[in-house]
Amino acid sequence: MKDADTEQHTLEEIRTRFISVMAKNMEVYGISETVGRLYGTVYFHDQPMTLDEMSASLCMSKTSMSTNIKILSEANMVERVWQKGVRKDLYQDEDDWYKSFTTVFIDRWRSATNANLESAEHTKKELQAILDKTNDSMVYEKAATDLSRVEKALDYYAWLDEIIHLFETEQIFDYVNKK
Amino acid sequence: MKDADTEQHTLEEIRTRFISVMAKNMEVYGISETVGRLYGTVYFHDQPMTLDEMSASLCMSKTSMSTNIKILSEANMVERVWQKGVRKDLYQDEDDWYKSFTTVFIDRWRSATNANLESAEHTKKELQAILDKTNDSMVYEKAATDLSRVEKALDYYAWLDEIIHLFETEQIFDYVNKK
DNA sequence: TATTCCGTACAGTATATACTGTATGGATTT
DNA sequence: AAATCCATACAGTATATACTGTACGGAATA
Repeated sequence: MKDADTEQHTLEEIRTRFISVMAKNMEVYGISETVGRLYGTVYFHDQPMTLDEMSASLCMSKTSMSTNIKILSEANMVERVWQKGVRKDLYQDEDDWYKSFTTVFIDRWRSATNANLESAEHTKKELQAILDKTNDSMVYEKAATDLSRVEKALDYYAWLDEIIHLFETEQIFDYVNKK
Repeated sequence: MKDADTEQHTLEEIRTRFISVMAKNMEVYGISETVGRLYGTVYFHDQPMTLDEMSASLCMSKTSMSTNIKILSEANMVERVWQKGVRKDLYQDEDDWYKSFTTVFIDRWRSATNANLESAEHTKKELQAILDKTNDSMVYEKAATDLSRVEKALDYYAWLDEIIHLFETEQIFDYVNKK
């Protein structure tokens, strides 16, 4: 049988390893490993954490903690909480991971897809204008093929738009239930 | 009325602008802007392209074209094609964007989620082992709370797994039709 | 077989990103 | 009002990524 100190140490190791995997895979969300590790640290901490505690826990500068926690905060993955008598900022993890998924991830897709849609619509109009005006058959042909390519993109973006909508409206949970 | 040369030039500009937006937003797929721009170039090119043509078109080194086209190729966004009498490698865009979406994007999530699931399962077992063995109440409590956190993660990963499955099996198209 | 041509491995360089330490302004306490 | 404490802006440094040019091995041609 191990003694309590060794066990405590083992627990720490287990945590650290789990957090590392977690953090590494957060890159698919567009979240850097360091930021991911910070999230894991906060997630596994029993109480809300101060910047100094994060700094000590990760052996990284307080400045880094400040910038990284801001990223997590804007992604709604952590929230600042208040405790009486505590002057330092305190952060704890946002516990609805499904909600976080949307804010972190879907929001990114939303803005990208909107930009693409807008660009495609605009390009479509420009090409149609050329088709209307030109007398040159070569130009006409080029514009026509380009237009078909842009329209294909538009169709795809529209599909993506609907997918994103599925998550934004939480309709997705009708198809795949929260666990 | 513009003359044909000016119109051609305008067409070029329109293309370039559209491709730029496209490329920039491809970063949500985890594809760099340069690689995205290369894809756009190939997509809008009327014939399959050689590395030299890409190099000339983007004013970038052939080495870059080689590495970047490899990325696109592995993501199934372009394919190498053969033409009689042509010694150079020829690449053209993969026209099923919905399929590409899966290979580029969902595959990334698949491996990340699998890694997370595996890690969580493994951690769960380790913690349960400690719970079984320990005589220290402090250790027991810590392990128990960590376990509940890991289990929460497991639930979430299971949900993600189902989402990914939806795309892999193309069942998603029952809910959101291809355009 | 000798020559040419092609794609890419590799090493070096430039650019971008991540991280740190110091400085500062604002808030709280004394 | 003075002193203390806190988060963060900013500038500088280190690391990682992206890009280029050269060199080379293999395939096609002569």
